[in-house]
Amino acid sequence: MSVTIKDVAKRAGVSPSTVSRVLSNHPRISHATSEKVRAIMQDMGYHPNIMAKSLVSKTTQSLGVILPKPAEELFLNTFFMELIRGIVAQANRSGYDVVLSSGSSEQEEVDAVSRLVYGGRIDGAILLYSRKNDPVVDFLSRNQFPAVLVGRSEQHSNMITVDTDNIQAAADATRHLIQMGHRRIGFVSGPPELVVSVDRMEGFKRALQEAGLEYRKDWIVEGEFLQESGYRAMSFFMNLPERPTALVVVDDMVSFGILRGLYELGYRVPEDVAIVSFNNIALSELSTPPLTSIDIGIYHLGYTASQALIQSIQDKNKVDETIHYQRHIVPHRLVLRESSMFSPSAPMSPPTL
Amino acid sequence: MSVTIKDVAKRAGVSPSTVSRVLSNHPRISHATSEKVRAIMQDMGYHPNIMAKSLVSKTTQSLGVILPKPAEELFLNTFFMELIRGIVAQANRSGYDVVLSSGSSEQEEVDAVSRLVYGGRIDGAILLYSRKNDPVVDFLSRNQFPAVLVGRSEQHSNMITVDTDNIQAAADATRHLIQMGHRRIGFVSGPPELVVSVDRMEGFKRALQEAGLEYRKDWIVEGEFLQESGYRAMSFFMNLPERPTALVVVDDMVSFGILRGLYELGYRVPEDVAIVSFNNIALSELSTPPLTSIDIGIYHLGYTASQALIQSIQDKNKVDETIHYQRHIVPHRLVLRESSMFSPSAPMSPPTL
DNA sequence: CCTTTTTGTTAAAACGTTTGCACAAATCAT
DNA sequence: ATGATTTGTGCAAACGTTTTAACAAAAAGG
Repeated sequence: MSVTIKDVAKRAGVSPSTVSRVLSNHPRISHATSEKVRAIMQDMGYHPNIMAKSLVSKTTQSLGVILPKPAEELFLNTFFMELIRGIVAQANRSGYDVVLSSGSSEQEEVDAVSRLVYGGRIDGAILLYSRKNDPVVDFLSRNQFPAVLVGRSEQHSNMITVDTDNIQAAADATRHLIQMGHRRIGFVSGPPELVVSVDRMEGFKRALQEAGLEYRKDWIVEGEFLQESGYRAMSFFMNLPERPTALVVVDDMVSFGILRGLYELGYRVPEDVAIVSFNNIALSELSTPPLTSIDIGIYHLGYTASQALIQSIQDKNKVDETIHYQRHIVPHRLVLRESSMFSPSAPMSPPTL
Repeated sequence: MSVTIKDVAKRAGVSPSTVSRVLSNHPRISHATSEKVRAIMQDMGYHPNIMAKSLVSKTTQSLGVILPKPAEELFLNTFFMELIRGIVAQANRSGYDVVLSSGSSEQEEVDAVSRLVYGGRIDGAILLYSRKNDPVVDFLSRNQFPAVLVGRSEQHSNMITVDTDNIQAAADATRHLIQMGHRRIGFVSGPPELVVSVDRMEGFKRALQEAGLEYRKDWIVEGEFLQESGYRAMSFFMNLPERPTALVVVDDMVSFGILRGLYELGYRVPEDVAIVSFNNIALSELSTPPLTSIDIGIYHLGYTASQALIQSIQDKNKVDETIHYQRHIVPHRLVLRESSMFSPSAPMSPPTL
């Protein structure tokens, strides 16, 4: 059907091996033949058959990405899409394709991955999430298959990881509020079993201590990464006899819930309560008021994951001894918007101009 | 390295062909050998090599999905993610993998696709969008490569297409408002060069005429699929001497802009203006007030696209004569929420209980 | 000028499957 | 029983590459 390396060879009056070498820029090929063969390839519309190539080279030039199943939530959807775009962009740039896979149960997921891995369809894998005790992570780790985890997992310390420095990020967010003059700051956290929640809380704590402020356990609220959790947290804080003047919130969606609740109760943001949150999703600049948020560079996370994985694949082919365990940190940045643009008059000192 | 069909054959004391036939459930294989071979495969941990299989069968069991590049906008991101999930779910169920590709320029996109197609990495392709004169569509069509377009394109009528019946959907939305008692209804459209805008406008028009209401050109506003367009449209309508009591809006994001504008000017929704819009993104139920919106079943669109493509691939392998041109319509449904839950008192007749 | 090295090319094996053809054994008609 | 069919299995070619080893020709070294 389609034109093969042999067809080109015949037409050019050389052997198939020569054509193959032209393709791979073999040093010992004469300029003359190279040119000639290339011309003929062009002319005949030759395209190398990827399968044949993979078969012999035992490398597929493609990465597997394991899709998490639920992802019903808006934030997750945009998060994953952004991530995938980053992954694909970098992969393609390096000549890799990206194969998507998913399963509707954990078992199905493992089956799918093992088919990809054992069947030799992918050279490495990227996991977009990590549950506490993920059988897929387990499987990949057991097989010493090149893989990178986006977001930290404590499960297997011998895996390559791409992540945000959440402690640092939370500290940055908190410092910003302190700098604005806030002294009474609360924290709205996510599920305590997620590393991201724990880390962000830790960063919050550190920034407070570093500024000599009291870290009050009763100003910490835990919840989900959902609007409703924000709403509840807001009620909690507003019913306190002594209220914080600012909140650090673990996620933008949660902040939206807070914003809404405050609005309903007639409070103003940032005058009554200032807010800083995380993830800087596209919507954050559209809320009322726009949210100050830590941009964690989702696209960049994906991009870095791809890069690290490809690196690891190529290293593995070379030196088999040094298994590169790495932890990549993608830089974040604080994006200032209206929700934190207010300085409360500190009780002791007059407001500065 | 890994265990091949030959290893299994040797261990089982049969020929490789027999093992292969066991794998493919060949009818002429005895139950006894089948059992024995299967046991050994299990025991040795055999997994078929996909590349080798593809090479000889000339089929890769994978679909290509071409990612649009920009997709910066929130809605697009969630839209595409949903779509992709649908595509992958159905593909995996049918034993297909999904290969993602993208390019940062049109030329790169075509290159990437042609590599996938000519290199024999994919059996079919799904296009998630369609620009006016898309070179990728062109390429696929020229090569008679199995492909499906999500969303209509008039460019090549010989392509398989998966779409919403936007005319019908818009008519449904409009009828709902009419049924609620509205007689003065405006329409906020998208870019006139997009088929989706045109179709929804057509549906709107038909529903009006069918109800004997006047179709007023001066109550149509065109814009982008962005919040800002909604805001502008709102200003326009609110400054009219004679104002509509309800609006049909081409997209949820646009509705958000309208909602915001109305709120700023002190109008109430749905009491002053009722709103019905399209796409029912996750956020629609979270806005103030929640939006009545046409759910177009994005996941389902992806799901259907996969299905149609796989069908077409398999048909192509069988009967080469009948090129199945198809147009698949995915059902939509009106999701009722607060933004349309108000009946204006009609000027002539008293409100009914 | 003869040996050694370098340069350019090729033949053939290998990668792990599938499948058409052949063929023996078993089963079926008559 | 004997020919016709069916059933179960194996041989070998094919899929389109890459790559090792071999080798002739050309260039270099003395």
